[in-house]
Amino acid sequence: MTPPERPELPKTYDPAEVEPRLYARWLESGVFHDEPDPARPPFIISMPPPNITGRAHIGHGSTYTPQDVLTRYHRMLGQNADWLPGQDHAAIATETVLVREIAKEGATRESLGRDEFLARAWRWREQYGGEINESFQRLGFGPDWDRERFTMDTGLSAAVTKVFVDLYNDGLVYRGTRLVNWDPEAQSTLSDAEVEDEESDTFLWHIRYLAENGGDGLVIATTRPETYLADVAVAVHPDDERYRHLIGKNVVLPIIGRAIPVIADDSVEPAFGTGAVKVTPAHDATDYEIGQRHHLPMPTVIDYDGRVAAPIWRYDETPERRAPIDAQAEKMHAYAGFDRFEARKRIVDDLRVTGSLVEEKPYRTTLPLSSRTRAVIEPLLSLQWFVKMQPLAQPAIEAYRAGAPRFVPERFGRTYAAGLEQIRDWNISRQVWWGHQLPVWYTPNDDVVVAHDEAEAKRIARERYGSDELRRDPDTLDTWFSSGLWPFSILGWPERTPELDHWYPNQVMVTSRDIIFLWVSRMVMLGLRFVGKIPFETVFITPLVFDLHGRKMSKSLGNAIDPMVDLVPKYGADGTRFSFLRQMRLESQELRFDERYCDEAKRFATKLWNALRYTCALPEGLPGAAVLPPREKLTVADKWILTELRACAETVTHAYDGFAFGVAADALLQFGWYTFCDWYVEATKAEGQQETRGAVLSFVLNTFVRAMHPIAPFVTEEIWQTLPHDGATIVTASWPDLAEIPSFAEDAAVFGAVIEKVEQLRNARSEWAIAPKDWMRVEVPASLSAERGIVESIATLARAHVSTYDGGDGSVRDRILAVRAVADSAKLRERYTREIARLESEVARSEKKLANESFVAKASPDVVAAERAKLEEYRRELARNRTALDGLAD
RNA sequence: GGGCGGCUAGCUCAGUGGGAGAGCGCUACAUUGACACUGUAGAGGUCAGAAGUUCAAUCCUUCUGCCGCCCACCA
Repeated sequence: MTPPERPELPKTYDPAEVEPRLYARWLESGVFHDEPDPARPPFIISMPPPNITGRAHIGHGSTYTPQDVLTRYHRMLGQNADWLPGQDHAAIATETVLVREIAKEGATRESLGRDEFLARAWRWREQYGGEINESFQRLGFGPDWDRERFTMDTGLSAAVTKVFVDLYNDGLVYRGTRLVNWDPEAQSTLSDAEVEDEESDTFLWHIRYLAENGGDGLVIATTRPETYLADVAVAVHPDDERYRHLIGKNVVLPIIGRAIPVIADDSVEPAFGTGAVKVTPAHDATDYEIGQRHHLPMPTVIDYDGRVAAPIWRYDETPERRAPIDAQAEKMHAYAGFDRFEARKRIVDDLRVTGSLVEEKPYRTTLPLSSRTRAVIEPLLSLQWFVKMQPLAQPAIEAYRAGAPRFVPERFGRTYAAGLEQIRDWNISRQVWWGHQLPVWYTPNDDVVVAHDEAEAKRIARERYGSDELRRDPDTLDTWFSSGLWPFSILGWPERTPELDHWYPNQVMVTSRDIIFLWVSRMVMLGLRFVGKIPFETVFITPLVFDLHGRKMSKSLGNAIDPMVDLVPKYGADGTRFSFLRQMRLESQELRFDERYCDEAKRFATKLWNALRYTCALPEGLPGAAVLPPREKLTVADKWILTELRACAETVTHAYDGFAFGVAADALLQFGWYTFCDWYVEATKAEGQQETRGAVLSFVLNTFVRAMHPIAPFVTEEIWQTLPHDGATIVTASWPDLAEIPSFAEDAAVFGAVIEKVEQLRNARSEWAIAPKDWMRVEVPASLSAERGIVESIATLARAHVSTYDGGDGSVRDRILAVRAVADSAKLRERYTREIARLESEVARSEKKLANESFVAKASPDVVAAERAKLEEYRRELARNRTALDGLAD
């Protein structure tokens, strides 16, 4: 029979050609879109909105790929699955980049003006937002693009305003002067989470403050001598004998001569430094707390530019408390106007000259750096807007104790809970322009009006203050304020939409551990308060990506991998995705990215592609989709591969259900490459396989690529489309149904014995230096020829000429293991002798174990039974080898 | 100072209370009805160290040592 004409399939699989073509088709057919459908269980993931400051980076690979996998998997399960995409305006991050950009034209934010600057920001968003989406599409991510949102969309902005106004009316948003993190370069406050610690070499300066009454006073130790200008006290531990006599007395600041009290405070560690701490409440968090406890004045001496200034006062400081420090202002002017680090040098020099500097000890400390600009953060007192967190955190803590949300891995829940328990008020006002402007207006008398819009603000102002003359607060909100609303704002909240009804709460949130507290906890708190439910059932935490040596990837270290440049073009999106998932292990919190996995994955795709070519080129052709031959026609090899396929599908299903993506990828690779290609495909080349192999190959490949599709969407689609199939695209094909994959434990074990024997024969071939092209000779027990397909399989797989010998009884397995290679007797003698020695030692080990009374008595019965079975097997094997050895001609 | 994770072959990592595994790299051979982006075979490990629990520990417990991360007010 002439095989039907088939188009020639290319020899290698080319992701660069296939991937864009298939993605375009998916987009066109709208497979990623769904509508809320109460008839199907929802499976919803809100995509953590990427910043608009660049394209996809390595972190997106590890965090977003699992989201795509989960969504595709649940869609194939027939659920109402939707992955909701969007982007974050990333207030400070974007503004910082933008300011640098316009600086190249010699412009500044102020020279452009607010309107023009914001117009530029929107243009930036258009351009780079599009770039991110392109990267995501190249990676094969399939979110519901029709539902894309941006944190500054009209709807989302309305949600932001409503939340701010409601929280204000409930007394949870307030304005106050507090110590905040000031970034002198970005010219804005930062949240605690945007501050990073970095080790740095400096000095611990020991400075003597003389007693006011002329005594020696004491020596303080500080890393920030320049702030001594704003010292208001020296603190010592109440139990510290060295300083007890000074408590309540005054000491005098060198050079400027101002007297300040010595106070006792438990927070002072007597063993550190000199045990005496200068207290500068306006420039240090600890000092601020001491200042509050002791009701100390809080003068500021470093201004918003990071320069020393004559004292700036907290707006609410009384004139009486200002007086003693104002009197010193003139002497302080010697340092005024200098940058804080320059002022430090001058002050240390002057202290040395005047003999006040006692010691200068090299010291390693941690500097707070802005994660945006890398500038050293200046803690300073400032009038800002805050959210009172305690009342928001409490319900979240209680929910967590009741088990929601569930964290995977579980231990990250403790990180989350610990964060909630020690939560501090959240500074939400930023001095950048790009963001949601505070819905706050002030009257000429600085009365505060909070309203949804200007009209409402004016109305309130007229009612309350008799005039509607208002100026709007220029500040904007912390970017996390809007992203904290993400899972419900994108579903249309505060409107009650079908999406909100059926898709909230989401099923899973996937993110990395560095933003558990920064983002996850805020979504929970705000979701609980405004929608009444925690926004997601499960939080899956992905590992952070490091380089091969465990270092963080960074451009400055030169070890950063850009997936869009370094991976996708070389290995394809499938290879890149597969490698990320392969390296993800549930309990691991770090992923040392190893490009070798990408290479392996790419070769895997080619391997599968060639298995497809083989299948499609069978001379007898292929039957229709998913039609298996009747069971009685299946060969042992067929039954074995179907059994293995089912085990693989089962493993992969469980793995996806449990977020164990590495396990799923391992199982797919193992089955696809080794089990299927190396053994089954080879086995179909044997005599006797022709009748069933087309159907089985087609069925197995079809089922297998569906199980692999969520991980490697492109190559699986391409293979599926080439095979006989039902339906338009694998994206909406059904997940492999275990019940439809037959399993044959006994026959599969028989083929297992074939594999075992073939490996032994190949090993012998190698030892005897029989070239692979040459056929070796084996003898099989005559009775084995009656078993359909066994001898032919062995002959093909071992590449051997077969003859028979009399004898061989027992099970099929025993007879398979009794197959023997033919070689000259010296070689065989050597081989049998070695094998006998090995088996003897195994038998001895096993016998010794079973002779151990406590083992037999105490080990579980099935373990003992298994050991006995093993021993029996060894003995039979040993006997076979001895017989073979005895039978050798001398 | 607390907490967490890791330590298994040269490299990157799986894994299991009962005979140590994969990929890459290395060695040898090979162009076999798809695949050299391939196949076959091989070398390579006191499973970080010590103690304990157990009939049995690479796996469980404790301690120690490194490596990394997170949190915290040591100026």
